[in-house]
Amino acid sequence: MHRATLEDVAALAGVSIKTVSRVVNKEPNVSPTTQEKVAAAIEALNYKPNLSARNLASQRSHLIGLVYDDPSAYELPSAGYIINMQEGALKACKQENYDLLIHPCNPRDKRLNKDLQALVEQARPDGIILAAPLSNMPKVVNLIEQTGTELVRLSPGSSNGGFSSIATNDEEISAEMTAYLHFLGHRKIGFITGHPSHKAVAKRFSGYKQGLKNCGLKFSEALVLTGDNSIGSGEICGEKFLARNAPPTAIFAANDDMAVGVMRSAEKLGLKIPDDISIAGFDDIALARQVYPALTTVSQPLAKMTESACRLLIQAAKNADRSVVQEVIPGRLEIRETTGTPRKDR
Amino acid sequence: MHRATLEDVAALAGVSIKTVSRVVNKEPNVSPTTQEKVAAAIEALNYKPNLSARNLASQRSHLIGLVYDDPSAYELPSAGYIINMQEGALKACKQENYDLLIHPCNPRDKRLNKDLQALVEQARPDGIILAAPLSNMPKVVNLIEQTGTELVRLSPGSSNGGFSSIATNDEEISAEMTAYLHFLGHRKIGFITGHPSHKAVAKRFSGYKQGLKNCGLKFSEALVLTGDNSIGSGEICGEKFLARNAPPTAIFAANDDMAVGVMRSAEKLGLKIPDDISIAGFDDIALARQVYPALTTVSQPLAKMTESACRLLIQAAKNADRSVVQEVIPGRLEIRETTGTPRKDR
DNA sequence: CGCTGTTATGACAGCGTTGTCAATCTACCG
DNA sequence: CGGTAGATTGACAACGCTGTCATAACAGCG
Repeated sequence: MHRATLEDVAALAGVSIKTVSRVVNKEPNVSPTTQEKVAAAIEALNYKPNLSARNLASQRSHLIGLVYDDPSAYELPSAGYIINMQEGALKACKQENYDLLIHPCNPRDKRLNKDLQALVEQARPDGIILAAPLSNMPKVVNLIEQTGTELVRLSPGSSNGGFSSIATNDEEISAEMTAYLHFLGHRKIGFITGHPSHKAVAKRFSGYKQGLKNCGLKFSEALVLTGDNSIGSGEICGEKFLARNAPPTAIFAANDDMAVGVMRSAEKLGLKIPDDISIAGFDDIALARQVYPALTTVSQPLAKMTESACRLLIQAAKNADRSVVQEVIPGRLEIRETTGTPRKDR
Repeated sequence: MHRATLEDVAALAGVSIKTVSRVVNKEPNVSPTTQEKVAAAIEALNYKPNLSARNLASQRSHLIGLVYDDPSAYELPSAGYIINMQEGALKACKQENYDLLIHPCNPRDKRLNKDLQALVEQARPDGIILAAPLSNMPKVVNLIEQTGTELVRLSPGSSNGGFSSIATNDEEISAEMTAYLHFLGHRKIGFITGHPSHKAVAKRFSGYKQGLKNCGLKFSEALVLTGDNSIGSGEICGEKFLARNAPPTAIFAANDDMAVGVMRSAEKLGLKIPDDISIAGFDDIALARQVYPALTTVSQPLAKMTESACRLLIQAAKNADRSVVQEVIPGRLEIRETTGTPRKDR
């Protein structure tokens, strides 16, 4: 099955291949008459440009690399995260006629360098989206920087000057969640912070403190426990909180997994959620909707973030403009069933 | 930053570009001496072949398309599924120096045709892996067939002659799960079958029946309920089963979501799992490990399946041999915490 | 030593685009 | 009406690789 080429189209339309190329690429300075002729020929032959040829000639790959922490290297991947990121990137790519290369990688593996180099030097994407927590690892960022590949970091903990980045308002939205719990009537709101390597967690913690302040509640170390982002650690912290004489009436965990852990500890103790204890998480992973009752949480606009990142990279590739952009896309409170008014008697 | 080309390497090694090309592609008939010289030059210049050029010249794209049902189009995506499939495909691609194009698509969308055509005609992957349930939709299969693109179907319900396919032994393994429940002491084993469009579900059901037979138990319609693959439907079926005077002591659901639904219904009734009721699922989605207690289920070797599919396609692209292969990769029983010996008094 | 068959190497023409630059055409100005 | 800027078009050389075919080198054999 022969595929039409520029030449075929040109012959049919009675113009040169360059003119067809102009029409295909929407370049200016083609007379309307010619445009129509060419468009008709393209339609008639069902012409589709050959990407390899285009890439070769234009010195661009029309590829965007999405690099993230390899879920299979972990015990319990947050697959939903990745799917969301892919979704946004795919959307942008599709619109811009780019293709997406997904590249899970394991930062704990010694071959990380080789692995990333293979991506950059073999596939040669026009740009790379680096997801957290990789986006906060200098060795990874530097590696890519050295290759000269365009880069956008996703939710970086610190805004390293040199690169564009897209982040969520972890801090503000955490303050909002805290305020919401206060609004429901809670006055004793516990917080479970997470693994220190996860920069976003620190922001959420500080948002919690800010939120307390805004509501006129005073912060107390006694209401803070530290987990390691896992369900198990959430369960342990939950047990500690709930075993107290006067436990908090609401617990805000820095991520959903830990919040789910708290739910388990509450279930074990026979407590009713949200009547006996309100629980909130952060991330809105798929599990948050799957547990019963459904978890109140903060949804990160991951898809929008990657979509935006993708567009940035594609624009940069097109215009060769290397402007650095810092974008913040706000999260949203997902009020579900694990939060409610506290019991009067508590 | 200039990138070394075949010409640079050839000049340094003192040979022709064709010889370098031979070394790079491991073609035969290059003297060991030359090979060494060339290898050294490649190393020295850090030469990496330009894929676009290679693809253009060789008329192959070195791309494999992984086509699956778009999770974001659903209410509740099984993200873990997709990640697993991607994992296997990526592994094979990486080894063979191919790249993977992921392509979620929505079969309920009218633009499906255009969408798939765009994939095939624009990106022109050398092969396509079609996941279930898309792999069972004639309109999708035919569409791809017409384009002449190599195709492997994943877990197809029926083995449509024309294409290679990779499947799991749904039937045998379901019989095994049934036998396991029998082995634990259960004599009254309920089954929840699912949405009829999901071909695999039918196989699991027939495996259940076969399993009963093998154990010398007789099949009874009264022990079968029909859900629609969702958690909610599992919950309803669970309630129906458990409200009976003499409920089954074990319930085997045709997928994990429904099994989780059963767990919820049991929790609502205050039943203890697995002491009061044993529950088993099928699929081993991430949720199966996240619920409490962890769900006994069947794990499908999805990653292995896509990996195998990928290799098949790449081999086909290399050798241009269009042999049709039907491969079965067995699933595995994942015995976890929701199954146990039934209470004596039941 | 000449002949043959095999192995090793290279010259060169594509592959289907894009980019550059020159050529042509058109409109409009003085 | 010549001249000029701008719009429109095309010829042609890349881009970096693979495939084909010719050629060179070399061994084995009668």
